[in-house]
Amino acid sequence: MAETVNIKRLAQELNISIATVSKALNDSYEISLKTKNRVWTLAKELNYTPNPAASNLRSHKTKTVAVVIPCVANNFFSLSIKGIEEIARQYGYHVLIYQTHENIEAEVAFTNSLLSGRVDGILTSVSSSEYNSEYYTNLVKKIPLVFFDRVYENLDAVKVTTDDYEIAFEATVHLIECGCTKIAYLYGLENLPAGKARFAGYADALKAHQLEVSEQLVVKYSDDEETNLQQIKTLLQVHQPDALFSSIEEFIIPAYCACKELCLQIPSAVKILSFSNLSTAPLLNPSLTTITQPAFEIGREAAKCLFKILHNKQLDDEQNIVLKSMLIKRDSTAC
Amino acid sequence: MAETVNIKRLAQELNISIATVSKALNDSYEISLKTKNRVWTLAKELNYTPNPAASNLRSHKTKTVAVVIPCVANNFFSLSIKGIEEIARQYGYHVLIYQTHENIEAEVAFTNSLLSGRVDGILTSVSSSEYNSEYYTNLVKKIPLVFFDRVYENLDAVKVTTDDYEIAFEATVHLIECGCTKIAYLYGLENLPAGKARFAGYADALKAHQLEVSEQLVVKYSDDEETNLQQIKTLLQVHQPDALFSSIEEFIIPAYCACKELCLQIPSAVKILSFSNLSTAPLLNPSLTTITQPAFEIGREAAKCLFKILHNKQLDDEQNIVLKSMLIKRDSTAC
DNA sequence: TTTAATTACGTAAACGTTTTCGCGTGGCCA
DNA sequence: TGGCCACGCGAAAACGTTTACGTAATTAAA
Repeated sequence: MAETVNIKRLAQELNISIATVSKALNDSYEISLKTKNRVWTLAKELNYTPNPAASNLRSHKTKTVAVVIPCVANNFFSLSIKGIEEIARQYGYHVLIYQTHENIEAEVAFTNSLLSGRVDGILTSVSSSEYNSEYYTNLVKKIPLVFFDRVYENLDAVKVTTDDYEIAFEATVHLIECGCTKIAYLYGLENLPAGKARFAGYADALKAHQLEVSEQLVVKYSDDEETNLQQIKTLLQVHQPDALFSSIEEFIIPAYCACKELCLQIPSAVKILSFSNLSTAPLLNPSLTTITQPAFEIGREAAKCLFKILHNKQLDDEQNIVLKSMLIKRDSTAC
Repeated sequence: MAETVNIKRLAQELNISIATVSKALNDSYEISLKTKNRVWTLAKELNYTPNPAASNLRSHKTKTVAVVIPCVANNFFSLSIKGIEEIARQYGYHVLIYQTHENIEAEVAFTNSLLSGRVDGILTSVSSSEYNSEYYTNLVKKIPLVFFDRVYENLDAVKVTTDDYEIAFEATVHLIECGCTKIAYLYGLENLPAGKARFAGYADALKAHQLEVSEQLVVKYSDDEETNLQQIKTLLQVHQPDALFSSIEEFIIPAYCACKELCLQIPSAVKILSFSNLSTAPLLNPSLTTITQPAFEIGREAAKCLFKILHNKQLDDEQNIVLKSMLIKRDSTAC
């Protein structure tokens, strides 16, 4: 029991070669069923587990994928990881996690460190701080990579996204139909296609209803919580919008706080609507109308794509998978 | 550039042995500074990155730790992971994630699969479904392991926990001081020390104030959301408690929903208080009084302990680190 | 001057697999 | 009987490191 149990040991006990043992363990056609069974039973008996390092070294496969995301402590990403992990488990893969904290240098450093054969593939949702297209153009040539939600476009890589433009359009129309005519926009992810699409959906919906799109009604996201709160308060005081359309979850708390501090009733004085995966949206005061992305499914789909690539399976006709978000109407936008 | 760049290649280009290159890269005292510099500059120039599999195989170190937890899509755990990842990054370690979904078989399967040298150590918060002490008694002999929050006791392993008993006691006293005399308990983690300590704190606080501890005022957690909701509704209807003390975050939504459906005003008819790491607790309707665990710090501390062990540093006098939770009083327990 | 110690580097084995190639056996068909 | 093929297995190299040990040259000690 104290002896380390490896292939050599199994071979000795069974009086066969280590090559045969290895092939038997991998269920090779070269080995007779009889021998396989002998190997399998002894392996189970001795509680043999293959040494992953040796296996990786020789076969250049790690059965491991990396997930590179801004932060795990975010409802969307933690749900995505849950989905990824579930699929990875089915395929027998291991999952490494790397948080960039929206820092592009960290992002590049991590992904570079993964290129030395530590993982077979990468799932990533990129940092919003910068749009470093050249880097990823080169990266996708070196390692299988799937983008989810926060993607780079025009690259030779699979992307899993949501219908940001359409759902933002739909949500804006919802606000307009509730009588809003001066809808402010809380702008996040402005460097990324997702952020741009959301804003475009908002802007186009306004235009389609003969409403003006004004720079003055836009607040851009800052890393600093206090700044966001102050900006929203200023917006509410100076321009008196009748609705806040928040493109990211991080604006919810400052938006609610701002209204509270300015004694603005939601939804009578100002309506609020936000992209969000908060499970407590129905319990907020008042309950929050959300655009909820299928975060769990996004993770699952992205992982499935990656494993298809890793197993050289033909990907479906196109490289983009677009999932549908849901507009869930609640009290914060009640008419 | 197409050539794979490994130690052999560096050695050839510099006309020195691969042993020297390896030692230089590892900053060995055996190598002169002059040679080291030659190696380092060429390594940078050729963008050399060591092959982790080969390194692991030979040195039996992986620079990788595993985190085994019930689920990442939970505020407490995602914050813990954030803390773990931050420390791991500082030490240059990689982080593998495994979700057990409260399934003890998955938990055992995962940890067993980690024993073949895939990781140098494990950080875990165990499943609540069962208390499998024998398994962990053996496990801690085989691999460095640190428990956090959900721990096994009386084992030769480091534990990072919070002051569950004391804070539950304090919270219960808070409810009593608000005039509550019939405080119901929503019981989670009942198989684990944390769950038992929380309940004990609640029960002892009641006794200390000459209040009765009644089985009838206790609802135990079920996997099924609907069941929890129904149980709480029944509890409210039949026994009419004047407060709900929830020992886990998962009870919050059903508790609020139950009160809403039964038209019971919070906090006038019934007060609610819960263990929780929800960032939106202040925005709930009404805002929720919480016992908030320092999840991020727990992750950091647990990781620090593990790395101390891995580097054979002396651990501080004792094996248990106990961090303080915070009782944050809000409207749901307003007097 | 001799001897021991130190410095700087090289040789080669080892880590535990996977995989290519080759070999012997037996069966089949002509 | 001879030739061919399929089958089942083994020998050995390879993956890219780390490391115990050896060695030559230089330095310090006696």
